[in-house]
Amino acid sequence: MNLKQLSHMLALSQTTVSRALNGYPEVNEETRRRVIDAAKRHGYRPNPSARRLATGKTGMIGYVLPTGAAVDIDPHFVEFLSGLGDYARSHELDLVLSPADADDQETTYRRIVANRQVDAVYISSPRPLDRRVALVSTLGIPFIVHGRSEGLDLDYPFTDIDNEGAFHEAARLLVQLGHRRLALINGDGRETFAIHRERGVRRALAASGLVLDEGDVCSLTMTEENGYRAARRLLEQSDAPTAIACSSLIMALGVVRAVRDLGLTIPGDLSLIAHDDVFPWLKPENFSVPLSTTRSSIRLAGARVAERLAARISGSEEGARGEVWPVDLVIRGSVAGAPT
Amino acid sequence: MNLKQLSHMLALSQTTVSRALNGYPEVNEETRRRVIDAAKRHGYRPNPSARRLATGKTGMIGYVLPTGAAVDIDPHFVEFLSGLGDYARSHELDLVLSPADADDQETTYRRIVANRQVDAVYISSPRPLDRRVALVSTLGIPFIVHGRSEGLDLDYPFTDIDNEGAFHEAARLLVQLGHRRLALINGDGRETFAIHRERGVRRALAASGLVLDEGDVCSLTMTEENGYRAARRLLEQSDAPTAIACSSLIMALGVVRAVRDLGLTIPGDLSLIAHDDVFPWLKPENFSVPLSTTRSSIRLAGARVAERLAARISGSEEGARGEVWPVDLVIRGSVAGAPT
DNA sequence: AGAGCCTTCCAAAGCGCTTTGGTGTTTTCA
DNA sequence: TGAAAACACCAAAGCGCTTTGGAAGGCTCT
Repeated sequence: MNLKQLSHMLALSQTTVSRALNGYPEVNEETRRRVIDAAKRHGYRPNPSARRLATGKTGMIGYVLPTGAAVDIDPHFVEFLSGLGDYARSHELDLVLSPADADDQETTYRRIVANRQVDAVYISSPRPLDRRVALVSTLGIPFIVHGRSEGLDLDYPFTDIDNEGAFHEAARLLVQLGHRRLALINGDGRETFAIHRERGVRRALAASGLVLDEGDVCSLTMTEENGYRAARRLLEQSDAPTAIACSSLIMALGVVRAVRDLGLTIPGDLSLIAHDDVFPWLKPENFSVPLSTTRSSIRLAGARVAERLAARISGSEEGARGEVWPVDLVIRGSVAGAPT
Repeated sequence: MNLKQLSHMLALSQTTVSRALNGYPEVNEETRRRVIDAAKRHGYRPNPSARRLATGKTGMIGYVLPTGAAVDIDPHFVEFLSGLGDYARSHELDLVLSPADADDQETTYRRIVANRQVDAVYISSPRPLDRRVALVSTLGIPFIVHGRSEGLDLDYPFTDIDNEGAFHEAARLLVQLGHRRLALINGDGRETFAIHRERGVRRALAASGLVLDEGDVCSLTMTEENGYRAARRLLEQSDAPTAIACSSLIMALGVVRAVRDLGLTIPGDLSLIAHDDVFPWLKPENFSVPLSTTRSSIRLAGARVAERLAARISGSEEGARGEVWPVDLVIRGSVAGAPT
């Protein structure tokens, strides 16, 4: 059932039917009702390929997915996706993932906008001076950055959490508890979120005249194994840190294992706070010693990003407004006063 | 730069240019070269929207993503996606995720095929008598099932691993080691993979005249917490099982925690084997007691599914061939003879 | 009553590609 | 040497929608 058939059936022109369906004003309300009714009865759905050829609108949002044998998509993505999908569903949007060589995403971005494959894109895991942000910005497609870049001389719309604030709070708490030597087990140091977290810790220490030793910050991809290795290295020092801030629950698993392997205890020998993106399958309160966390649902962020993308597509949002969400500090059993 | 301009520039008809570019035979090789060369020089890329309106081909593969506030996309998905994306990238395919109400995926399937939004789809986490398989089959779009359904009276193409064989082997080993009472901490019991695994365990036990007690199999979504709860329930019995087969590493984390909480040890009091889908961020050899596993890379499965989808789109594969991959049993420290 | 203005509809021209159904020229082969 | 076959190309018709540029009819207003 296409427009031609439907309009013939109604003894109306395609123009009128199209307009009636798309809510244009120049059509009698009575007629519109007839049309809408008939469309529904016959299950008419405009062919998206045709519509998109005519309008350029696709009803899809895009994401360039870095791939490669050596590239691991991290599990956060799936939670983000849950939120995004949730919103997208209720607004009839689809999401297209365009796999790209991790080292050459630019080609793919150019392709998807040149080809008008999507109405908007989002960018995740941004880094300082991220070229994707500048690129997408000049390409002129609506976009939202999940996270923030830095050092760019253009404004852009983003949704981020207050990573610096979160880790500042966490570190400040640890300092208040008497810890003098902290360590940070961070995510990939090239990404902005990691930089912000480190900055937060440093600022909190500085406020008490302390510093974060260069050797006490580890920037690694977030795997259990990396958490373990980092923690072992830190804790085997003669003058080991008494508290660790950790960028993910997965790494925290490794930290806990290292602590145990070394015959130490949490929080007796080590206080631990980790960032929790809120996974349904791994919860901080279920660690053998319940884990204190800085918590922010990455799923909600996904939904928010979708919402903003939809708004930008429809034109109801524009400009470069960035939003920064506060992060909750949740205290559980894994922190205590510094050992004496 | 569109076809019209390009052909005008070359003083050829659109027909000829289009054919030259698409490799049709009825064009002089000399001319073809000229055309291809000019196209490259001017960066001509056929507009996909137009092409797809004309041909119906989209260059995209589809996946209906179940969503909803109560629905968690599981982390396996992201690994599968890595493999799929990897293959898709090298073949210029994009992936479109169509979010759907988890309880009504049918509407979405119908939509994406009626709208010709994708050239093929894949189905994951199938259940016995899975309606999606029958639906997609009658809708007549190329598809591959990742996993298997059961009880359907139609044949369909799938790629699955030998879940039954894997758990049969695992259980057989445990029995050989003298364990008489096994338990199974399984995934969602409505999914075929879980059924197959249970079947594998039962078969191994039966071979030695043993049975898997109804109370000793837990079918739950794969979270750390569920692993913990199940293990506690099992191990707190007076006549507790001495070995557990577990459907995922994530659940195994919970099992290990429960064992520790109860003051037991692995493998002294309990032997444990889990299934490992091969996550980069959580490895069985890094468990405090290295975990024996049945191993099969879900990432490779993703690549394989993409490959088969591409083959079906191009017509080089047809029919209902199902393939079942063998699973490796990897022995590590978490198994030992039954306690006496 | 006639000019002017809404209201409501339509025919036709795109959007940019593929494909059908040719045509004119050249080659092949009895 | 003439007919058939092969070659190389083209004009135009879709694909199914949106949108432009009217046009017919009914109203208002002087």
